[in-house]
Amino acid sequence: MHMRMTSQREIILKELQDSHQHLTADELYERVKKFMPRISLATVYRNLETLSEAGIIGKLEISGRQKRFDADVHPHDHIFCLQCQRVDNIEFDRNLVNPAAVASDKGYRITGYRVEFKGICSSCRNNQEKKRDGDEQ
Amino acid sequence: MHMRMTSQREIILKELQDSHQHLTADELYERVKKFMPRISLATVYRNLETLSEAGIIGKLEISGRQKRFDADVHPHDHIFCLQCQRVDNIEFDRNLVNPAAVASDKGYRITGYRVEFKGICSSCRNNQEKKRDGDEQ
DNA sequence: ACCCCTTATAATAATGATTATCAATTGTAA
DNA sequence: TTACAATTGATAATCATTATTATAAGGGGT
Ligand SMILES: [Mn+2]
Ligand SMILES: [Mn+2]
Ligand SMILES: [Zn+2]
Ligand SMILES: [Zn+2]
Repeated sequence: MHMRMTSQREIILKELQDSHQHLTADELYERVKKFMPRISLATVYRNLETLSEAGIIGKLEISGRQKRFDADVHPHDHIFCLQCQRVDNIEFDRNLVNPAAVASDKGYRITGYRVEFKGICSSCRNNQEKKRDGDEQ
Repeated sequence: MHMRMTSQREIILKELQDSHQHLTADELYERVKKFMPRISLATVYRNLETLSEAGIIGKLEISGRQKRFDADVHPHDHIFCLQCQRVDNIEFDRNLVNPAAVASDKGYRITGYRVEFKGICSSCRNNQEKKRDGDEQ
């Protein structure tokens, strides 16, 4: 249950927190290398796993793509852009979902759930419009 | 938009339909081999992709695990067992989620969403209980 | 039946993300 | 300071999936 806060671990955590984004392991690896040029990608993966197991960070497993990590551990949901892959938090009232109401179904004991939205982010939409305007000339 | 219904494609589709399960590509491969011993795993993957693009079957991308395929294409949600990996349909009233209500958020144009429950299925719970009873002796 | 063209197949290589291995290093506590 | 456990960096291995490619069907039109 306990865990040592190594310098690698600390920098990885701090970079994730400061980013205010949902980063992948290799994105974090690139950032952390600026401070620790000799760090290994495996160390980044290992520590992200350790941190998420300890509940210090969250691990996002979005439909068929790379894992992303989240410094914000309070229960919340996400939306991802089908075009640029970015992942953002989304305001969704989780009280609307009542696990107890579906619990009897198939005899499962439900331990959690998540709501995953997908769509096109504003910057990708802007790019599309620019492109379309250009084509019309 | 059109597509030929080859014998491989037909058997893969029929096996998925008859299974009444959410099978993975390699599970289907094992089943289809009984009828077509020379079929290639790549053919199974290729056809599942083609069929799902044509909207004839659904593709389920569950949190960080193998893709599963679904002969039932009507919009519905799923629950998976953390222990044995099985995936079942779940009764969840999708009217409770209103994409328009969260659409303004971050400027996304939302094109879809899914609700993913996780838990322990009844047979895995029974196994746990049996095991616990045994330990108490 | 034959030719042509497109699509699909089987076999296999390649890819990408993640995890495993392991010898070397570091931290901690007696 | 020694002794042990935890961690690291480097790299190999794994797993699911996709790409490649030479070969084989499918289906008109003749
Ligand atoms: Mn988040
Ligand atoms: Mn289903
Ligand atoms: Zn985007
Ligand atoms: Zn189970």
